[in-house]
Amino acid sequence: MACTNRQVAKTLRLIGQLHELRGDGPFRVRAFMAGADLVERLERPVAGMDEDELVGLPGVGERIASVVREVCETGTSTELESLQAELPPSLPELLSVEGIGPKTAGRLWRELGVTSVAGLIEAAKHGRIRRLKGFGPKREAELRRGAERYAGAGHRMNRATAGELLAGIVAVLAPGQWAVAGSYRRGAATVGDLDLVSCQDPREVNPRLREIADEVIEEGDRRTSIRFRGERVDLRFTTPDALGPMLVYLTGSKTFNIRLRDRALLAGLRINEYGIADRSGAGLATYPSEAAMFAALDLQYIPPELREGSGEIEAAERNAIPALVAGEGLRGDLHVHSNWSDGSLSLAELAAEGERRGYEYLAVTDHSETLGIAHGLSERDLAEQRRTIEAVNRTSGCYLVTGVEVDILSDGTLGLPDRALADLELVVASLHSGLRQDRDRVTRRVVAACENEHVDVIGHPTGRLIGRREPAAVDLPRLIEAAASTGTALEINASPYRLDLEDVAVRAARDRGVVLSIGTDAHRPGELNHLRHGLATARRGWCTPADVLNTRPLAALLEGTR
DNA sequence: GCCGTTTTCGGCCCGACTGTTTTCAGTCG
Repeated sequence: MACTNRQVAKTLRLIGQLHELRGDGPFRVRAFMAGADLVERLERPVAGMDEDELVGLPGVGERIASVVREVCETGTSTELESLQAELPPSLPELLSVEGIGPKTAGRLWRELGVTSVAGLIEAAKHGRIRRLKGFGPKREAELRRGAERYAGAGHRMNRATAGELLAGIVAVLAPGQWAVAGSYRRGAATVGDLDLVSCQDPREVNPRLREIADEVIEEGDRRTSIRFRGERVDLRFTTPDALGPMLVYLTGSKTFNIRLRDRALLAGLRINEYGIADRSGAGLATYPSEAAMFAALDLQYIPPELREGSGEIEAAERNAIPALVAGEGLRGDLHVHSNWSDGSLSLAELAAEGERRGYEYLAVTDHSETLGIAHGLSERDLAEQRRTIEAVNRTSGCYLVTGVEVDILSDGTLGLPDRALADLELVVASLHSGLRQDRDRVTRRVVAACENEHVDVIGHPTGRLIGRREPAAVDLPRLIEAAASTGTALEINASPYRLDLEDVAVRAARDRGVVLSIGTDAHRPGELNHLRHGLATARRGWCTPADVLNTRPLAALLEGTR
């Protein structure tokens, strides 16, 4: 049966949680959790890997490999089933409540019969929790708050929301004395909480945070956590001379930190967020910058976007971290809408925006007429738009590339005839309908689009909307093969609501020699700023300038897309 | 459960904060 890495990861995680609840050794639990993380971030589908290949993965041994094989073949695992027979099936959800770990969940179940979040709220209401030994009214209230929040939680912020949150926090911090870290700094598509490092005196900062917080979760002179506009914000305090290790630590990821510290141990060193010491913890050396810290570890600098524990440390040891594509290398935006379809800016205004941003070019890719709700353009409209663009280009410092975002219809044909596409400089083809079709059908559509000689880019290839719509079931390895063999670029849609392709797929595409095209899909001028999110995703996919279409000078771009 | 230029056994990243405690377990990042 076809089974995705995500499904396998979910099963591994569940097995890990059940072992945790059962009180099995923490290292066994960690092995399953690490296995889940690994599988989730793996470029290749585990369904296509045999036992030997699986065991070759770092952190996967015979036991986990056999569970993976079993899940791929049968959809479930005997280990999972026997654990589920032993423990209430709803018990793992308790672990998602903030403040509940395996010990607490186990006691709530055994001593109070609580097996679900709803049951927890009920028990707290009746004051039954505070009667447990070692629990008091405060703890009971904390658990109840956590449980009540759980109902509306489970979400992660998109980058736009996280950015607004960040602006709200740093408004009360001294300029130049803070830095953002965590998954936001790593450029992740979604962010669970916001992590910040501050070099300011906590005695100054804490009262200000207290003022703006919905709730102070904990407060100290090394670490403070608050809830702000419903989201968790963590701050760590340090000093400029020791900023490096704190930034490395708080930027993470967790897996990266474990791998980095593990590696240091082999060299007889111990790393923490304050610096590097010897194995006994003596002789702590501090570093003002991350670069100095990596140098001290005899590692090439690893950009934040790569710190996911997926081979970057090994690459840094070999000095094999590539020079990633950077903001200044991008010459323009390759997916923008004008007021000819559903955008807000005129062509002249778009050119002016591009010029203001120092872009060499900007691709006008309005919808095709099949997308009725977006006032899509007909063949005749496009011809007329082309003449207007040519007029604008005579005076503009930013070249408007004539283009279209043509629909890939549900039968796999395109929303405009070939002769209309042939006249345009850049054709983006995108799915907008039939996103729930089965894997084979929807994949054949995007593959057919790649095979059309006029199509240059597949736009937002999976159609996901973060937190709102699941990706279409597109078989990405097949799409990547088709893109590679036809020379079609795949888009990194830079909208923080999409970020599609996602990082892992970008890396797989790049490894196969597929070129990526970054486009904001902007409908309003402010959305042109989203290019940086697409850039971060490209960097997370290990892209160098050569892997990204937007780095090409205009002439090369037009040459390559004709 | 995984792993090995100390090891096939005996380790496994490291530290902050809270509540309910008189010294720490539990949770979290």
